Amino acid sequence: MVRWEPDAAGRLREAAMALYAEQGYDGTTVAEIADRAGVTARTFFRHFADKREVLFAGSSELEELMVAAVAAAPASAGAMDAVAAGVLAAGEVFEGRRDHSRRRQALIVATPELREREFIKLAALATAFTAALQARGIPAPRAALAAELGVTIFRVAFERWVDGSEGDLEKVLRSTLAELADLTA
Amino acid sequence: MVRWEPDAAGRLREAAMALYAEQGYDGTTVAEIADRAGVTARTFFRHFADKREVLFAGSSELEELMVAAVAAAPASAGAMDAVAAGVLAAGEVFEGRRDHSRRRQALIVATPELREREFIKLAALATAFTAALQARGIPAPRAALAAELGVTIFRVAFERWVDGSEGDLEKVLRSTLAELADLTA
DNA sequence: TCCAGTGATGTCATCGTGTGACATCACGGA
DNA sequence: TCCGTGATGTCACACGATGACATCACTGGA
Repeated sequence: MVRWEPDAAGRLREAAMALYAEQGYDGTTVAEIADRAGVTARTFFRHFADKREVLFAGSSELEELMVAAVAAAPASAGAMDAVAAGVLAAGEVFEGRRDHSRRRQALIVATPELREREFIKLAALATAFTAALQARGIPAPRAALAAELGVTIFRVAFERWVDGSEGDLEKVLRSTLAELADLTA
Repeated sequence: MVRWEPDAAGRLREAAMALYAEQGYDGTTVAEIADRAGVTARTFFRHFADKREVLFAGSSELEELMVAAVAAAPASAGAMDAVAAGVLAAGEVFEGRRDHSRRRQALIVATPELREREFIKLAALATAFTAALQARGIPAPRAALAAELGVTIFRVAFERWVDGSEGDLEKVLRSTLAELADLTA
């Protein structure tokens, strides 16, 4: 007989998603999440820094993947092309995950605390993009601007994808990039 | 003899700025801020929704001013031109306030909680921009993208202005707008 | 076979944030 | 003169978050 069920973090994530959806973020206590996952509140805080973080588990992996795509862009690519490659790399990550993304995004949009956390995750992505662009020889100020633009495009496209009926995130990303070019023309 | 000194909110703002700078945000309690301002912690929360909000007092006025500038742009202006007018309107607001802005921004950058709050303020600005652009007849998706781009430009330019030695925010805003055009060319 | 070390978890105490309910009392108008 | 108003104080409390210490199945080596 095992002492503890395995994957406490996974159970906590699912319990949190379910309870936030059922009762709202504010109406849910960490103790409730922990109870449903079969652990104590203290254990919750051993797996997640705070009550918000439980919804942002995979964000660092996504960031790494997108940054790697920036680094892997052809040497001939300019700042915007490289950053576009990074953004487009997110496309396949969300392949077939639209329903889950939609549920999660509905929670985030409805909760200021969770929106704040999402913004700071995207700010971290922009910082990482900036570093990757600088490594490609792009001067710091230009790299920072291109990185921020890329993240903005990603954010807008992701929102459109979640709200719309289009199944393919990559298509939405491409059309949003095209619209950027059109807007600034 | 007056019962209370006037302008409790102002005293709380100044006390918070000073204590955050002296001891850091985390190292400062609301009770300390209230003490220095000569009130109780309960009164702090009557003036500010939470410990972060005390640093973001003027943000709604700034938003209104920028949105008004979008609305006031010439009828012939396109989406990006209108949003650029809104962004440029921030220039004179910060005229001669670079030292104060620098101190405040140093606190925000050093504190994740304060960064989160700043991001959500800028998100609110983007939402307001979107509505103002729609009122100008720009279709919703295009309006949202242009609004987000405008806020991104503002954010990057503000950061450059605060970090740099250039005294004039408007100049930095204009050059950042020009660099956007160049990047996406 | 036993035993010491490890690591995930539980328990307990405590501090800080944030809120509701109610009391206080100078001030201004009727 | 008196009453209502509004800003503040006081008190109690729930919840979030953290440090310190205890527990105990599991593992590897003697």
